[in-house]
Amino acid sequence: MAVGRPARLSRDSLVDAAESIVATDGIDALTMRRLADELGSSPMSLYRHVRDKDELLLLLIERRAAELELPPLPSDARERLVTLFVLLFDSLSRSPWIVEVLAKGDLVAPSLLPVIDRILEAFVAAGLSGEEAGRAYHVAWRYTVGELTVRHSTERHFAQLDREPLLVRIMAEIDPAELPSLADLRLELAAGRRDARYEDGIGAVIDGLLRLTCSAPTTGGDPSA
Amino acid sequence: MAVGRPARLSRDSLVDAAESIVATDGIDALTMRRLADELGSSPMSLYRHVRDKDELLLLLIERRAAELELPPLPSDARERLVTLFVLLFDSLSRSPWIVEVLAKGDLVAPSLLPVIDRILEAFVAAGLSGEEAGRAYHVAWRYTVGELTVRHSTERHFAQLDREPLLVRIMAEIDPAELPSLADLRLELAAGRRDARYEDGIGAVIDGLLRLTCSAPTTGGDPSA
DNA sequence: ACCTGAACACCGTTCAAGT
DNA sequence: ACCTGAACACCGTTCAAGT
Repeated sequence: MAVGRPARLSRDSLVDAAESIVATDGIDALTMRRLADELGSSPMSLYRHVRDKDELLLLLIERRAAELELPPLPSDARERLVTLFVLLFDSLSRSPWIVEVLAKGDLVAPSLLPVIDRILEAFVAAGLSGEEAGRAYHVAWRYTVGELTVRHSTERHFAQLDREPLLVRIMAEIDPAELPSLADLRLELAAGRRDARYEDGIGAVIDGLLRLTCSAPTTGGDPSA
Repeated sequence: MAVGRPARLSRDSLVDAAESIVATDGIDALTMRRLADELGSSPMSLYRHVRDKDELLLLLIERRAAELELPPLPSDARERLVTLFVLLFDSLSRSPWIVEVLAKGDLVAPSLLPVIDRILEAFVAAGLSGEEAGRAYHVAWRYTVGELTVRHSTERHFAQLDREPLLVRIMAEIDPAELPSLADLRLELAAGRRDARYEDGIGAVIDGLLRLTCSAPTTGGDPSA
């Protein structure tokens, strides 16, 4: 195999190898050097096929997104929205390192565009205008990113067992007599309770976004607001 | 000044220096070596006062949070919630690197707890139970984190002028005839339109979260859902 | 064309040694 | 006690050179 010519590198083989490294040892283990080792070549060969490490990560995200399959969708617009966002959320939370890449400044996999289109369609079907649908998508997507970020970060935090538990330190500094009724809640919040379901959250968010098409909220609505 | 004893280091002086580095040259410029230089000492002196670089970042966040001042709050619960979240959002978006730290796994500044308490109070005042208030806070906070993450990342993306604009490449791969009615919207989405106001988004989210206390949404409500 | 070895300019952190 | 120089074990990336 490692003879003269045939052991070629290619964009695809890079991504293949990168994917298996990430699957085995996590995103932190994915370095250009390690990738080159895995492919039996030298770090710089990689730069022939990929401009950057960032481009490699992007390709990795793109492949993950391409695997995403649309299930049969419910006919009710609200349910369709929930289904689509849960799909997105589940797919992304299976590889939480994506959040870090997102936060570092790269975004959008082209393969996600079909899903986004279905979401926009559903918002329109629920009675929003095109522009409103765009804004609504923005809000719901950003909520989703937030969920991914926070869940990932609490996971990381608790995974670092060697480090003195920060949250305990924080809570020790607080006077519990201060606002006693909320003390338990605060603890739960700080502990980042994992049992709150994304599906419920996105449901509430979507309801809020569709509010324009239904009766006024508690506060009594000035429709010009 | 740099004589025998008096040029002491302290936790506070580290954070002072770190803060000014971040203010001048951004978070990427904050390295232990640079910080030591700025303080006229060597990198390892720092480890006497700080366990980690992570701990330093945490201290930095904590200081930022401590600067946050509560303005007079509106009496209406919904408006109070909007005000509080906008306060949080504004304060955090002034130092967007915090998002990266958040995404990397550290979270929660103790100084934010008073604000969180006011938010929980307001949710309760709007008619939610304690547990519901906790869940509602979660959702609204995660939406906020998502907004910060996405805004920060599009900013970074557009700041990298040297790199071939990724979004243009992506859009070139798409057949615009495919779903022509949505083409413009998609472009806007990909460009990460900045003009959508956080205040409107959080308003919609809060409305959705308070929905339980008002009339049923469009879909016609099975209250068991 | 495609690949490489050696090197550059960095990181955070540890260790043994200085005063 | 407090600080330090030199070193360790890494990074991503560039350059000039090999075939």
